[in-house]
Amino acid sequence: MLKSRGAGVDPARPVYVISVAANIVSVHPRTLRIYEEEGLICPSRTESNIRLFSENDLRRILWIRHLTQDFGVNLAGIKLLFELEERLGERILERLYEEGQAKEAKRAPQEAAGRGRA
Amino acid sequence: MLKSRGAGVDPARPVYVISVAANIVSVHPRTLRIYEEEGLICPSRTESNIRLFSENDLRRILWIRHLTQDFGVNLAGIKLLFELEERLGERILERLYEEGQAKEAKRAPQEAAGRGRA
DNA sequence: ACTCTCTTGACAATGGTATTGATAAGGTTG
DNA sequence: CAACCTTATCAATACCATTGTCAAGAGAGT
Repeated sequence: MLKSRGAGVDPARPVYVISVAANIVSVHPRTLRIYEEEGLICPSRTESNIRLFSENDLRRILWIRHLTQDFGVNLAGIKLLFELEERLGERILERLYEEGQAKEAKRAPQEAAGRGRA
Repeated sequence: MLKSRGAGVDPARPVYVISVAANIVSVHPRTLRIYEEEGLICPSRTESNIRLFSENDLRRILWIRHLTQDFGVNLAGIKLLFELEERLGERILERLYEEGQAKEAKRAPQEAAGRGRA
């Protein structure tokens, strides 16, 4: 039984291994590992140390991509933005979100089977 | 008569040519021109098209340097931060300012003669 | 057992960025 | 006149982001 992405899934639940996550968000797995090293994302780990990404993780990654690809912001800049966002409480991303929405509407996310390890 | 920097000068008044400004903030003139091209700063111009920097301009440049050198943020990131700051109304820079103060206190600004064209 | 995929660590190629420096030609200032 | 301003162009250098590869070990599924 294929588990379609997002259908009734708890967005905070870590369900995707790195290859699946990378495929969903169209980012190289190596890049995801670097994002983690740089402290931009923090996926969960299984007992055997395998990364599991949640929907929230993927959303965050798409944000990072949006900032890097569309705005040209580097990773240090994104990190600072995220830190400021936490301090200011969601205000920053709300503002960018309104702009990002218009652009995200153009490219709908693709459905992909999740390799769940629930 | 030497005009000491900042002593009773209107911080919005454009008084420094680019070589002087570059010297005060310890930034290469070429770099200042690029900052302007990238839309990060907007120094005034004389009728003969010469750039004149104000104290506010210099302050802003020091902010840019702080973000690039200490945080590693690139210019696109800084531009985005400035834009967000305008939208959110000074909240962002206030937060960074508190941190930046601690670091700025270490390196006191140097006195330099202003090449005024008042 | 076998195969595939995960992990970390390391290295590398490629294209882009930021800074500095230089040159040329023309204009401005004192 | 000399110095400095302008724009435009080119280049060197170091760094960054992404992708790709390899090695060795571990985990997961058949």
